[in-house]
Order: sequence, then structure tokens, then C-alpha cells
Amino acid sequence: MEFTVALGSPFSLDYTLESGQVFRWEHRGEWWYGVLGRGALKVKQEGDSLRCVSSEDPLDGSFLRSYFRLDEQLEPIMASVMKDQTMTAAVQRFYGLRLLRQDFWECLASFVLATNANIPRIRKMVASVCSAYGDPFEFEGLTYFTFPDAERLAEVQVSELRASGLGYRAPFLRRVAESVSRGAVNGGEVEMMDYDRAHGALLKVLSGEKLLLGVGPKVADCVLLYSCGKDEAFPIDVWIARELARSYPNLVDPGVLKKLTREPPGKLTQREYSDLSRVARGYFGPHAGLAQQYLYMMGRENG
DNA sequence: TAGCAGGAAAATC
DNA sequence: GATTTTCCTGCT
Repeated sequence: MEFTVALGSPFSLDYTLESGQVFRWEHRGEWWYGVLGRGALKVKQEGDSLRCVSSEDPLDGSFLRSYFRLDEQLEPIMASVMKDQTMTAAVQRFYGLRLLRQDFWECLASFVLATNANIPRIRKMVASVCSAYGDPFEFEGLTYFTFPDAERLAEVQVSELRASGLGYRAPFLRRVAESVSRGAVNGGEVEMMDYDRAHGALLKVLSGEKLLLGVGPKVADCVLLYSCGKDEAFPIDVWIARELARSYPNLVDPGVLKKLTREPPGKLTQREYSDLSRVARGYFGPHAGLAQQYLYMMGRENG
């Protein structure tokens, strides 16, 4: 089915899909190809509208407006995080970059795989899991795979997952799948909580209950920001840590600053992470997560 | 709490 | 072709 989506507010499809928040979109020729739910679609930005072609499924304009959060006005949000020259420049450089509203389970599973890996690697692992355990379907003559649901992955042998290139992440992914399929973790419930409770609950449910799994504060923040509507969540990865140390030394505790700027850079303890993340939330405000996304892009571009 | 292993692939030299 | 780095977490 073909349709167009009008853009009433700034939006850059390229920046949004290249900003490391999602791992399944592919840029081929003029189009971006993606799998959402049980269908596939291709999207192309033409000025202030999106041209879309999707498989039959309920992949329509209303679905995409929700996924790309197009009903939210970006200007006032961008203005709210432009507290200084650095962020003003970043917002102007990557104008139109938006946060997505992703599926909770897919987002959680993807970021569990993201530890100690670069983006091409993460994309490869996610694609590998989908082709091994997702359901295949055709779109424009090519085969695509759905993201396998938690119930499916919960019954897979860890050794089998390991064999598909996940390495030490395999047992983590399986435990997360078990927790989600058993209902111990529920995206809808997490969404209802305020940020602090949601973050705590995610960490507690996922690690405290001996369910182990590779979900620490950083992965939890990614999931809250990208799939639970917690716009103040401020994930701090190595890039963000570097950018904070470089452009926002006054926000960073002197000891932590020293640790981040030495060679090789030290890693944040859990306490240092939560302190720094809280300071960043306080500084950038209720949309700190968007500021984080622009900072990330700046960091990647500056090398 | 500081240090380190973990698995494999991409970047870099 | 070898070495370092990689959107990190959990264990000691």
C-alpha cells in the first residue's frame, strides 16, 4: 500500500535513522527499508512529506506518525535543550533529528546485544537473530524477517544463540526473553512509572531478581528513552562521556573529569554514572534525552 | 570499589 | 596481519 505522510514539524529521516537508536533500517538507493511489527515498508523523505510503500499490514500513516512521533512539535523541544553554544550548534547541525517510539521488547533485546560492540556489529547480530528465529515474509520480491518475540527466544538453547554470533551476550538475551515472556517485565507498566521508578524497576526486575541479564543503567536508559517515552532519560555511553568531558567539564565532577580525560579513559562506576546522568537531566531538562542524541551525533562526527 | 573477563568483529595501525 | 577498540555488565 502506498501513502504519504505530511510533516508539519521539522524532521530528518536520515539523521533519525542513523543516530544509533535503532538497528534494523537499511538505506538502499533513495529509500529506507525497515521492518515494523509484522510488516515491511520503505520510506523516502521528499521535502516536507514522507513517501511510503508498505506491505499490507497495518503499516499506515497513523502508525508511522506514532513511530516517528510526528504529532509532537519539535521546535519548542529543540529550543528547550539549546542551553548553550555547544547544543545550539549540535541542533543546527543535525536539524530534524528525532527520537523514535520503538517497540519495548525489540528495543530491550537490541540494546542487550549492544554491549561492547560497534554499530555495524550490533546490526549484524540483530539481523542474525531475526533471520534465525523471526518469521519470514515477502515484500517487493525480497524476504524479510519479523523480530522474534520473547516467547520464541525464551525457548532457544543458549548454545544455539551463541553459535549465531552473539558471544557472551547469548545467555543475557535468553534470560531477558524469559523475563519478558513470563511477564516479569512489561513495557506498558514501565511506561506508567515516573523516570526514577521506571529506571529502578527495570534494573531491579532484571538484575535483582537473579534473572541476571545484561541490563545495567546505560541499557536501561536507552530502553526508557527509545521505547517508554521517558524523554528525560540520558544514557551515557563512551561517546557521550567524552563529549561531556570535552564540552561540559563544569557539569562533571572533578574526579570523574580527570578519570574521563586520562589515557586510556577510565570507566564510570554505577554511582558516577547515575550522578552524571542526573546532573545532565537537571541541566538539559525534561527533554535531556534529545540533547543526548544530538551530542552523540556530534561526538561521532568529530571522531 | 577498582579491576577485569567476556567473544567477536570493526577500526586502526 | 597484528593490535586496539567497540553505545557495557557482572563478578571478584
